[in-house]
Amino acid sequence: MPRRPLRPDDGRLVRGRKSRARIREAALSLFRELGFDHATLRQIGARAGMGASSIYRHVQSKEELLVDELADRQEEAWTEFRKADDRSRPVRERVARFLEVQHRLLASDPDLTIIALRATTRPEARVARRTLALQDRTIGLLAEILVAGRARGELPRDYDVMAAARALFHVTSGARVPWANGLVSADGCRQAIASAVELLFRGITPAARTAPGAPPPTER
Amino acid sequence: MPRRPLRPDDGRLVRGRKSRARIREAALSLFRELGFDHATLRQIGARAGMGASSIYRHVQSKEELLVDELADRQEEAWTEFRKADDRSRPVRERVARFLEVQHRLLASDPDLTIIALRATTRPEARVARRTLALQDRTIGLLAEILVAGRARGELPRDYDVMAAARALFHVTSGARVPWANGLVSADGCRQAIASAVELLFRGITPAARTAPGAPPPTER
DNA sequence: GGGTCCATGCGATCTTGTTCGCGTTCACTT
DNA sequence: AAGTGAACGCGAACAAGATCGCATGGACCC
Repeated sequence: MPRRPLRPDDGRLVRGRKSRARIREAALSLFRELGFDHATLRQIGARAGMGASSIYRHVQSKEELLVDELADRQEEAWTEFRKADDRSRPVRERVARFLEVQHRLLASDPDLTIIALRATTRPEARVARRTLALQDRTIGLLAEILVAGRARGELPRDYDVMAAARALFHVTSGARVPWANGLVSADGCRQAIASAVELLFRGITPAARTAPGAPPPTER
Repeated sequence: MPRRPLRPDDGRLVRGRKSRARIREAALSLFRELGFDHATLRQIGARAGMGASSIYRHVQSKEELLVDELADRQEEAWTEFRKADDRSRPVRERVARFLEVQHRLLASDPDLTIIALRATTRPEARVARRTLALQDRTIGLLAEILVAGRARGELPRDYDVMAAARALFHVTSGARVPWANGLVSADGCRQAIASAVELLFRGITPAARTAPGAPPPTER
């Protein structure tokens, strides 16, 4: 496992780094070819030129192989977002772009959604905390965007920004689950996300309202 | 596996039903004592008075044991809700009560949240579809409540009720995950749910608005 | 009463993620 | 040059969920 090195990084660690790279390459290619669940550690080990058990010198579990990759791709996606982000645009637009980037990333492979979800299902494993931290990070970025909007008065002063960010996150990832299970098309998934965000923003952006003036509550 | 019986239910099936009951009892007690992941099928089999492999005559996977239980308890919870439900009350109140019942059910055991989540992580297994169907059912009930409110004008005519129901569902279950992982207290979880619903309703109920009049967008 | 069918149960076995103990390598120390 | 110790790799072994082929028994049919 990649624990903090006990000694400074002298030349002895380069071998390990190369192995890690090979393992990762092997794992990702096999995941792509067979899917996460059908790729076995013995196959990965073989392709990486080592035994299956040796993989555990570098990784704590099979799931971590994919979660590590996800974390990296998240980072890339975020810098991609930041590069094209214009902080002077309205919140709604910025959030939409953020979620777009996020969705492109996750839509590239159902296994990413599946395994990220499954990882949060192992309370005793490190990978669960890692994955939840990753989610928190995403939520944090969303909250940042919302805070900027609130500062400019696009959102009410008393808005619970964290709750809103969490809602955006959970609603969008929730919509991806049926897709990852092959129950709805990629397009259906996209639409579900869009209408969910639209709905959330009706609450988040007060201006967009068309209040019907609350007619009398006549039952039936 | 409990597939549709090929022949009418004559006396030959009684034995099987009793076994199923014993298995279930054994499984649930062991889950409670050791937690889902630490209870082994061999233990369950032993307590139910049979070998581990025989369990598979009645159930398709270990996870299904708990998901079956969850489905049943859902049913109970819903009838409990309906009993005390007053359809003339405002949407918000009804939804709050529904979610309260739902939360009481799931808060009784972290494993319910954990396994329900994990089950949606096996696209090829029946248990995934079962669990997603269960979620859809929950969402459907929420939508029903919202539709009633919309009919009375509490919600805008053009509201996407399904999106709102989905949002409520995902936001509340999403909030339970960190709790099930032991990262936040039961109270923290409850609060997160409360503020998420509050936030959603700010969008769902137009009346509750306090529009700040959109000041000019001055950057920085 | 013999024959048939099928749900049930069993034990062996498989699969696969993971653990364990041992041996090797190699930069560093003295 | 000898010694040290952490990182690395290996093959055997383990754990536990799941599969398989075979046996049984009892309800039904003739």
